[in-house]
Amino acid sequence: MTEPKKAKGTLTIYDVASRAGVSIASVSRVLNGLGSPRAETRERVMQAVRELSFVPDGAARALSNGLKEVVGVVFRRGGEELFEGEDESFLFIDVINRGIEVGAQRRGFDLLISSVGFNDDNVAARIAALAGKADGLILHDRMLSAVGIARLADMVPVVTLAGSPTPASLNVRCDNESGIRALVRHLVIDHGYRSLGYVSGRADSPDNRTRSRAFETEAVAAGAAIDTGPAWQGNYSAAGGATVVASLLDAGRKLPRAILCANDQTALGVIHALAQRGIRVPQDVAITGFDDVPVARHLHPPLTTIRQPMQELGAKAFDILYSRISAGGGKADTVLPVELIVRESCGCAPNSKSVSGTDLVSKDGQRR
Amino acid sequence: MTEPKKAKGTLTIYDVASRAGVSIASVSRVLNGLGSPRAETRERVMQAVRELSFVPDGAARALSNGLKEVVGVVFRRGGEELFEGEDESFLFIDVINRGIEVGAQRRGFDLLISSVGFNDDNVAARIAALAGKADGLILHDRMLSAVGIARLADMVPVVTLAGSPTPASLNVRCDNESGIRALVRHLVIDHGYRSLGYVSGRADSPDNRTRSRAFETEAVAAGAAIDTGPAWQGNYSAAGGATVVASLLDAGRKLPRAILCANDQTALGVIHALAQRGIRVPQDVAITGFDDVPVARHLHPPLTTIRQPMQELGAKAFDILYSRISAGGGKADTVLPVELIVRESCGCAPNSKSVSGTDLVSKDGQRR
DNA sequence: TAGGGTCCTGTAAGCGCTTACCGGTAAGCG
DNA sequence: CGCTTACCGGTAAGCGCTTACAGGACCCTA
Repeated sequence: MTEPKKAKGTLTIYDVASRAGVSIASVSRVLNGLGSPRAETRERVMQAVRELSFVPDGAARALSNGLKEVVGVVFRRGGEELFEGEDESFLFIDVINRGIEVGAQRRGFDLLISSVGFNDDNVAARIAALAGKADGLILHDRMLSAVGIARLADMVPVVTLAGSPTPASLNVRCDNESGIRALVRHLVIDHGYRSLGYVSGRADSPDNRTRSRAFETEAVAAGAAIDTGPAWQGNYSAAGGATVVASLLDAGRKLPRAILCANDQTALGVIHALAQRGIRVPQDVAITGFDDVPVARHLHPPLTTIRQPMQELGAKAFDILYSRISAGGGKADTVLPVELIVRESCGCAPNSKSVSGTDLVSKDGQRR
Repeated sequence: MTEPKKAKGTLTIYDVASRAGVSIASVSRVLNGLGSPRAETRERVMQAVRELSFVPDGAARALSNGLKEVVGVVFRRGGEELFEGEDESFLFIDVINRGIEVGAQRRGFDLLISSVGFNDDNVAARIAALAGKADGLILHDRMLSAVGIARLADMVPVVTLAGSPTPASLNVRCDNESGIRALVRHLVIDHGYRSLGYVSGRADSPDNRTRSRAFETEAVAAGAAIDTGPAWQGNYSAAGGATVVASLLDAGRKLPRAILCANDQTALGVIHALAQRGIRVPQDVAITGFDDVPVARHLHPPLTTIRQPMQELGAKAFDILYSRISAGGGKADTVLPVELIVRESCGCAPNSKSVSGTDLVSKDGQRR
């Protein structure tokens, strides 16, 4: 209708300027709302922009003002053998990413995502390449060794999720300790169980180490007997949880009265394995999870677990990264409160809506 | 240990060059594997790069050679009222994105993602901003009107998913027609059901329109009676499916012998609603889904459905976008084959592994 | 009416990288 | 031994945008 459409030679700010009969500086100012252009100038520029469908080039902009408005997010994608329902873990990561995005959009940033397979070799190189395209990086759990992170962190701002801060990188995590503590107290004090077990997660996960340690400390403090050892090593998966139960039982070991699982998926596998052996939950053995994934409430019995504010975790991670990017500051280690969600797998009655206040350690103890 | 670390003044190719004692052009060549630098030159550059932990700036690179190596991906995030399990839809999108990423990584591209809420207002502006940061865009279903897409498409290469091509944009979708056809034939010919119904998806979804039309055409061709009308309007959600069944029943209508659902989630709601009324699946009414989401096989009864190659869809979308970006070509409308997955909700026996070949229309008919 | 402010707007200098182009050196050949 | 050819490597010109700086127009005051 109008022009025969530019010969694909990329529309630039010069095209807009000449069409509007002003200089490129004016176009730039109008587009960025700087200075105080005359109403007429602004109008002419806007009109030219509209007519041309002009969108400023992000790369040029980034180069010019040293800000790409992009954060890189790196995570591991499942891979290997997918136990049924293992795909849940996608969701977990996805929810966090959604949170990051929410934070990012508030500042006009976008997410540049890159997943890494478990057996990809050039991980460090891939991450470095991503770093070049972003203002900062957010790394999900278990992406890089501590030295890897440290090295990365001095080329670009880095925030890790559920890890631990290094001299140069920041970290955001949930309050695992309080969560485990609330769980143990609920089981020992409220229910009176005297023996506990903990099906652990991947040995190389900081989250797991913290949970495991908190379990031992708190159980002992509460006066409960604990069952531990290599037989209790799971790997955050349902298959891992099932295996632990099976091998424990096959070895003729007596199960403790209550079993805490490193996460909900593990609990799912444990409950499944228990059901196969005819062991009732919670009548014979009480089970608890960690995470409160969406399906947790639909299990049989509904799972008592710890809810982590995952979306908030993501948003917080962005905020911290952002402050590091813009001001250079940023809190080194941020801990978010968790919440005890009591359902039935611990032995509570179906509709016991509330639970004695003292148990909601994290909820009441860390309200901001 | 080594240097006191540059004063944060961004490391550039000049720093590398001077440290290696060569020119910036040489550094660039080494880094990009162009020309044929002397072994010694290459080595010195690499060493300097290593010592400095240098990563070239993506923006500068993009600006210089006109390629950002970034594709923008836009999708709607749930929002509103989340029916239980509705979060599944995350997964759906996520799997496609994973596919896009796989394709992208082969070319050294990364994904710049941006989700849009259902009630965000400035959608077009947000997408335009994203366009400025990417070489091309992939839009998930129902992101923009046809004119919106057309307008966008003449600023940047655009590929839509499950939509329809416009003069300027490309599209990739699954073979809905064949899927519905296989389903209808299986129900009518193999099972002998004479009356069918179709719980539709969102009215504004091209996928849904195609499925709906294919349903009517094929059912009539197979000689079955079909039940249609506004009462059958679902919206791709479990809640929608449940509502359709409930209102149909409340109105005293007799249900057809078999009901096809616009997607698996809808089927989930339908089965749920049916169970509440004491109607048995598949004995009283046979149900089928579409998509084959992971939980489909775990429903009661396991859901007969159509599997869409979602990851492949994503990968294909990237490939097409890439060819448009690099060569300007690209197939306008790409159709991927689907596969009939027979389980029990259609009335088949639990372990009937295989099904007569002629039903797997898409599988056998479109093998590449 | 001239001097001094105020506002706007235009000119031009980069941001960090790629690459065309050209000069210098070494190797090949007669 | 001198000239051609090949091969490397350096210089410099942008890529599209932001922004410091300076110039012009206009208004106010004396």
